[in-house]
Amino acid sequence: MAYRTTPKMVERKQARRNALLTAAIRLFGRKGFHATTVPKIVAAAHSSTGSFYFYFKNKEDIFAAALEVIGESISQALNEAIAAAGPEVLRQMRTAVKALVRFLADHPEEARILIIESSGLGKRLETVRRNLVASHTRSVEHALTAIRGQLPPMETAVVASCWVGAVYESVFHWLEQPPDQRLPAGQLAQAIASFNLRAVGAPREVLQE
Amino acid sequence: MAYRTTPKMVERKQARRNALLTAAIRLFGRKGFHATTVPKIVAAAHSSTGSFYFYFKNKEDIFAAALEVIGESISQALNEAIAAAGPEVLRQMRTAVKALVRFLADHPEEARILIIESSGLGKRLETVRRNLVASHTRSVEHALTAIRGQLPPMETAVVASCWVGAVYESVFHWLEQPPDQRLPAGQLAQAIASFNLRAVGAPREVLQE
Amino acid sequence: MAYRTTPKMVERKQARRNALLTAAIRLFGRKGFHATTVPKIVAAAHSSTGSFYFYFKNKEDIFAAALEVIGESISQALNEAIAAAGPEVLRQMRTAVKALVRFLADHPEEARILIIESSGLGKRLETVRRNLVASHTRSVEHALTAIRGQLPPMETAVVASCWVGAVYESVFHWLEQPPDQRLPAGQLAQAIASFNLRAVGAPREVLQE
Amino acid sequence: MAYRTTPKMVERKQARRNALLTAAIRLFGRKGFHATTVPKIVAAAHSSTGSFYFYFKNKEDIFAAALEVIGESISQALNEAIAAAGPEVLRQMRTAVKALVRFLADHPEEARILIIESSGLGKRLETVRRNLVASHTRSVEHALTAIRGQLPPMETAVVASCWVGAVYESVFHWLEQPPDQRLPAGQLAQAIASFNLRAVGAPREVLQE
DNA sequence: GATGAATGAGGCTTCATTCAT
DNA sequence: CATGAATGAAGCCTCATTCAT
Repeated sequence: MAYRTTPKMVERKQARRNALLTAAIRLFGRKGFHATTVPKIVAAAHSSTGSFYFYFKNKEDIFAAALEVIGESISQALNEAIAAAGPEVLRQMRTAVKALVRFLADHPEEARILIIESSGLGKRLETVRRNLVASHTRSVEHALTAIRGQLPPMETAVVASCWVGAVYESVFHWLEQPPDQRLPAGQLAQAIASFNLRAVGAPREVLQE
Repeated sequence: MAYRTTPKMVERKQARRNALLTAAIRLFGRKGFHATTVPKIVAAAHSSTGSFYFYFKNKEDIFAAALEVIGESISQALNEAIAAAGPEVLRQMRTAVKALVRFLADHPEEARILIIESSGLGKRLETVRRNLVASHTRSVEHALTAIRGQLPPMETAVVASCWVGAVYESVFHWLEQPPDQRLPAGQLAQAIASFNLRAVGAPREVLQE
Repeated sequence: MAYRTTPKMVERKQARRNALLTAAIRLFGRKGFHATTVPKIVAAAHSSTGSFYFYFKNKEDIFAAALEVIGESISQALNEAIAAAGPEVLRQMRTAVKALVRFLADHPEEARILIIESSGLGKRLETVRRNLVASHTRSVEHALTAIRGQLPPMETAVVASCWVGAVYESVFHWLEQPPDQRLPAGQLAQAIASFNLRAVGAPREVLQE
Repeated sequence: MAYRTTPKMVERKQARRNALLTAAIRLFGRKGFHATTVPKIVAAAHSSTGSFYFYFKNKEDIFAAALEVIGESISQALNEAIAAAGPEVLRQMRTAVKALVRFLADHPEEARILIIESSGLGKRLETVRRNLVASHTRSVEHALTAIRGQLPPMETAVVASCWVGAVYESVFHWLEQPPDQRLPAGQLAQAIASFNLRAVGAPREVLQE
């Protein structure tokens, strides 16, 4: 009757929530939102329907949570990469693209959720996904604005969209191919980065790795 | 054995089928595949469940038909544009991009179906959609290969994906914005075309309209 | 404007009706009543839905017509056999059983309709089928009554049912087996006839063929 | 992790399942497989569609379950009867027939399901039903083989089918008659048993009860 | 008479969500 | 907090039947 929530309980709580979330990410990534049913998630997580609705408001909610987790993972990966890239903006951008491609290539389920499976899911989720993508787009836009002087004039908002679209679509296409016919991830990343950098008129030196 | 199929009957048949297909495209474009139900389609087309299944095998089937119609419309638009662009490949490519952007901007429902709503829908539809997008990608790839000598070396397959992705994502982003805040379609098209052409290393002259 | 119905027309009419009926019998016999759809019947008969409903009131109607055709074929086969069997009643009965078994074995589709597929089909058809079977049962009952003196006392109505049931069930069972594992039809007929004759207490001499 | 399945829950589960199954048996027996719809079953059982599909895979499944329940009831009735009949095989057979007839006469819905309504329902159900009937047939066959020496030579497999068919058809016929015109069940059973025993050439003594 | 397009009632089934234990 | 049985709305689809040509 003493403590309502001991530390151990909190831990367990998180553990169960995570188990559900992890299972959900795997299933969403493999089968998509609609083909993934709540019963399947709870089965995969060795949990129960009741628990599911204790931790998540509904199916949309866990999908949104999944998107957020993915978004955070990506942010982290990008930030680390950028931090390691030194102060030069174009170099940071190149590094960021490559980090993003690598992340998506290494986490195909997350990639599918982000790029493919979260389309056409109703306003709420579309918004969550949009924000995620938009945060990338905005980063690109910021960067471009910061070095505006070094580059030819351009419609930065549109260019930022193109930049992100180029990454997503080509990774998507790459993921759709049978693994044994894929270009090595490194080359894919390099090719995309070059495409984008050239597209914004980066000087020749930064195009090579 | 008397009356076979009179021309008038054939006409009506086509009309009915088209009514269903048109209604379906509108709904798919607005609400997506899953939120569009067969009852809603038949209601919008002033038809009946029975007729629906007389003309289409099932819901997937009409979606595939919709994608095909869209694909054909786009092909036609692109071919016309390219034909009018003269013999120079890079100029053709620029024209094609702009024609595509214009088409998508003018047909937002079709655009949504193509870009967003047809992802993550199961193998059959994914294939149809893939073929459609792939046909664009391949066209780009062909063009790039044809003028390989004039351009810096590149991973053409990846570049083609980037090219298409840049178009789709930026148009999508544009469509998501409230109409009164949108860049004029012409400028959008111009910006995307420039992005892509610069990305493949086109000489400065072709970058301007 | 002269004759409303020429003989040739009557002929054609019959021909089309027969085509439908024949196709229906084949399909009913193979797939059963419910799995046989009107579209399938008209397709198999190279006819049309409209014609179907011109010649038959509805699906039940054509099934009833099929049962009648089958009943008539069987009656004819039995009458011929009995006529050829001479005046002795028990010999007639034995002949009749064997003729029935042969007919069913030779016409498996008709047999399936009569024995299997027409069960559980609603009052109307059950009645038609029942009358058919009942007419056999009654024949048996008549015969038994006619020679009451030569046989041990028995509940003739029940015995007649048993007699018919023995035939149907064993033919049914026989039909269900793969053709290459079946007893030859002649032996089957013989075995059933013996069973029934012995069951009514027929003297030893008539048990053999 | 606290409360697992309490005994009370298991009890309720069984109760709910049984309610559905019982309602289904009644409806199947009265209206047949096709005329019995899932909504009707759940209404009769005061349950819900969801529960139905929680306990049974589909409509076929509950029909199969019904057949199994019926089969078990019959087996039990027969085994009890046989056990009480002493060691003599022919006497056991006579007892078994009478027990079966009594069971069917006492359970007309179950009888209809077994004899009539389960024919022509597709492979799966046909198999279940076949196995049920076949188990009777085989019992008869075993018995006949066991006492082969005391009986005239015969095609035991065919004879077993005849035996079962005689029972089913005559009970069916009996059930079809209005209750007030029916022979008392005891006499029916006696008549059928005599028919079958005489048919296999049983000596006169066992023919009487 | 013949044709086949059109209709719509109604069946089966799934699954997100709730709630008693 | 955990469990899983229960619910029922709603979707997809089939098919017997009608009717305009």
